[in-house]
Amino acid sequence: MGVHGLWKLLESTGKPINPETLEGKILAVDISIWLNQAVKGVRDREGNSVQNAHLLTLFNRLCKLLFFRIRPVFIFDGEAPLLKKQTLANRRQRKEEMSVASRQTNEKLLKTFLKRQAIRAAMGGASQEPLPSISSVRREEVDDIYVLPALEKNDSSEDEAEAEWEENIQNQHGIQDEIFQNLNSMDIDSEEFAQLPAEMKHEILRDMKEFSKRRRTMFQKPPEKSKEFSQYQLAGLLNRNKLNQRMEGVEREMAQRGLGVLQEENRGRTVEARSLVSEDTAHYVLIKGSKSEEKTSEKEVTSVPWTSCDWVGRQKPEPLWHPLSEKSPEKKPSSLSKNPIAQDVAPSSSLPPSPRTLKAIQAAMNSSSDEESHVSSPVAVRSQQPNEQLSPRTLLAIQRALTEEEADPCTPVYQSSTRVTPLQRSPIQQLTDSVNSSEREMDDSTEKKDVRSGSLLDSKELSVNCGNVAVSNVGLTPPDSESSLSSTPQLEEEAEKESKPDTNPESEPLNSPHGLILERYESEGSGLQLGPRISRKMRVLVFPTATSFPLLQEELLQLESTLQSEQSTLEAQKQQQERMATTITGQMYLESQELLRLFGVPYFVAPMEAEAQCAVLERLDQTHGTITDDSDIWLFGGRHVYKNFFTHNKYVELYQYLDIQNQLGLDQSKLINLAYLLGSDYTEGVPGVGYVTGMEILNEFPGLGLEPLTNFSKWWSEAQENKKLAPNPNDTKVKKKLRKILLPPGFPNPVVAQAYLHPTVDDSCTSFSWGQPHMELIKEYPFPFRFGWSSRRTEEVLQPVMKQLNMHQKQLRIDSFFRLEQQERQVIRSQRLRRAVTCLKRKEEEEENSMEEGACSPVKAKNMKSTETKAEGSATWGGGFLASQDVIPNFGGDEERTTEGSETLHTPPEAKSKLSPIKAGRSSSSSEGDSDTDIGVAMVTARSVFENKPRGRGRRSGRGRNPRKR
DNA sequence: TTGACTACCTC
DNA sequence: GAGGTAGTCAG
Repeated sequence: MGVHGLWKLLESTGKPINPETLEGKILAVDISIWLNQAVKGVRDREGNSVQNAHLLTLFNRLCKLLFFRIRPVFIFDGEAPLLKKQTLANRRQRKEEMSVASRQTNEKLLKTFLKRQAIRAAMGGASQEPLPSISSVRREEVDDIYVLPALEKNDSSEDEAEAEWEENIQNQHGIQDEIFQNLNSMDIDSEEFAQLPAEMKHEILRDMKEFSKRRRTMFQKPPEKSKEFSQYQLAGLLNRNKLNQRMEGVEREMAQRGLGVLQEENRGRTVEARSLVSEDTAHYVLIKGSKSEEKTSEKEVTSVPWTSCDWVGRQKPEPLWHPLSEKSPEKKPSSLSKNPIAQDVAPSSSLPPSPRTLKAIQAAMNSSSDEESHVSSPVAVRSQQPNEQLSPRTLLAIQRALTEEEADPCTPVYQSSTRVTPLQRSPIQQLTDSVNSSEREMDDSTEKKDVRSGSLLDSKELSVNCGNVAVSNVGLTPPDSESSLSSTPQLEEEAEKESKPDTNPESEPLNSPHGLILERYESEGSGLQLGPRISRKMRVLVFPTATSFPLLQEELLQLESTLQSEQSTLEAQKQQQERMATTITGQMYLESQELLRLFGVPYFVAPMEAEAQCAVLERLDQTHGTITDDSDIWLFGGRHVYKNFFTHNKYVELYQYLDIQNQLGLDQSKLINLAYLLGSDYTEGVPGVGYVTGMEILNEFPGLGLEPLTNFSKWWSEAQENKKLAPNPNDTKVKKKLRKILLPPGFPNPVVAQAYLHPTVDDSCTSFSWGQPHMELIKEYPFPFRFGWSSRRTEEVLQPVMKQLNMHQKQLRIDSFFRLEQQERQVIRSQRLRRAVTCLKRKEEEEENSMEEGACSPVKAKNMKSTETKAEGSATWGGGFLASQDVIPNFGGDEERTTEGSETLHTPPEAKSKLSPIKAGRSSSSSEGDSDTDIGVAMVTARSVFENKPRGRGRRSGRGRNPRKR
């Protein structure tokens, strides 16, 4: 993978070249890197591995190299160094960990989404808050759904408020049932109702809506027949719609008046009220007495959903749903006693708040104001004393009082709404039950059978408990709801069973004729777990029929889409795993080497890193450079690197060490230092440091070898220790920033630099020789067969190659040359980078000058001999490494002399002669002294040898900006 | 694997 | 808003 972002940093030093100018050059080719790519990357349209992809890739690339009359030496990787193995293993592990974390987050996200969906449906339209899309719930905590927006701060004269609170709690139970009964008998079309305050009307409507939901599941057994069930659902929906419409009207009324002060007429005082938190069965509102009107009770915390009114004698509304065979049941509405401060209106229970609610209350009371909460509750009004706040003591007292009131934990708080035993049922329900049971007897519905035969929902799964009731209440359970009405002991038993580790294989979303089971999950610590001691799993069965759940359909689609994308992800993952499982086997190596022999091309198996071997071959004058895209080559001491040679749609680029040094002020030691900072195969890098910051660090901490990093590390450690103290005013901007990053322990590990400076390589001088490709062998056996090509096709591909090879001298076409503006040196676009580079170079020059003043520059002396052995390199490492042989500013001639002086490495003279017209036109400011380099400025419309189509536009020419332009 | 794109962070 | 880093995604 090379050094992260290093190519980006070196970008400005690269020069596009005409590959024709590489004729005759001996170039090392790191085969391993793209052999791996061939195996892991080459896929057919279905994404499957292409057989013998490595040979096909090698064949094509060999032909390209030979077409340009390059003399390649293929270098194979040997064993990976331990350091590399460790680093890659660490990186892989981290990636896997992140992947696991990501999956868990996704899972959680989906669960949260489903829970919210269920809860919203359970509340009917009562919840005005729109359900967020599944993508938008990403960062929301599950618990958030129970916490209303924060309130303005409130203070309290605790005692009175607490006393009243306790009183209210005590009253709660007694009034509960009456409210419960009377909600159903409210006539919202009556004159009396219309005369109620808007806030009250709103609250009543909201509770009616919720109650209508509850009642349906509590007291009305849903019909067995699918047709009736649809009607049942539809009736509920229509009723909710009606209530919604009325609520909207009331909301408009409230909005017009502006939410001011809630008049509690029955007590004749003005209070300020604010919604705190809502549960399924309770809404908590903070009521504050007005100072002006009631001095003795300035603040009260109480539960006031609405103020009672006289409903006696109201015309009984129509039931929400009539089974086809049922007439409206008669039921006498009981009177509702007036209650000064109305109790929690939870229609189904006299519920003390759950710990979660208490927490929410506390959080709301402690937190700062939030305007949204004022809008959402009909009794919420703007606080006139925003800085007041309930003391923790008060809250504790409230909590204590509520806890004492709490029911037997074995009797879950939602019992009355979820598991009503026949004896507990209302007359209405017992009528309904008989009807439904008779229907069950008559009509053993096929739908019911389907559900059961599909094993989608058994009674256990349907026995939703406590918090899970929200799901069953919204009608997500199938018509068979008998099991959901099972008795408490049974449920306790089931709770025990279900708390055991899940071995049920039916965890995946399943389709059923009735609907879709979307997810099963445990409610442990989740939003649905409202009551204590409840840890449950559940399933959500959704009926995707338009009539039943028009509101859910869109969300279903969204979920379906989510599941689909998840499936795609899994498939991609599978393919990825397959790719990873495909390694470059020894067989592939042998086959590749066989093909190379047939082409008459030499190869070399490195003891370890191919890149290191390529670098040393060049330094031993065995090659002219290296064809590679791996930036590691620079760390090993590469000098001439040809990038993008095998990349389509890109110009081949020549990068020279001398340019990097001259233009960026980077020698090998600094490049290695950058690897420490940016991360490479041998080291993880420093998080938050990219190539720009990396250069700034090198600029900030000058020195030789590892000195910059050791100094940096030392400074950083001191800076961390003195963090508490005042920051150093002399710190540069860069240093201020660097204080905030986190250096890994033991940074910098000197082993890394050693590994780059002294890699295991074969530096024995070996001469390479090239032979003519064995055309007949290549055509006939065995490669064409393996490619699935005909021998004719092979011949077609090979023909231009052979033609080129047989030419005594390649004649470049005149139109091969055209001058591109891109050839001019690229400017460094980043201001910060420009600044860092300028300073770095200046410092280097100063350093050089000071060294020049000495008797003899050791660096220069060293550079005079460019073929020194690695032993000398190691000697330089002691107090910092000076691995560069080309450090001197006057770099122009040394390296080239060495190359030209070699008899074995012949650079065709024609290559130079062709350059002259272009070279004459070039700016003399060009620092390149390498005549071969200058050839590179000439560009051809480099056509792939083996493709008829012209090379596509380069990324530079195809975009608006042209980085090659000055 | 790479590069384009983008989100997020800092200044 | 610019610039930088890091993550994602498609070719």
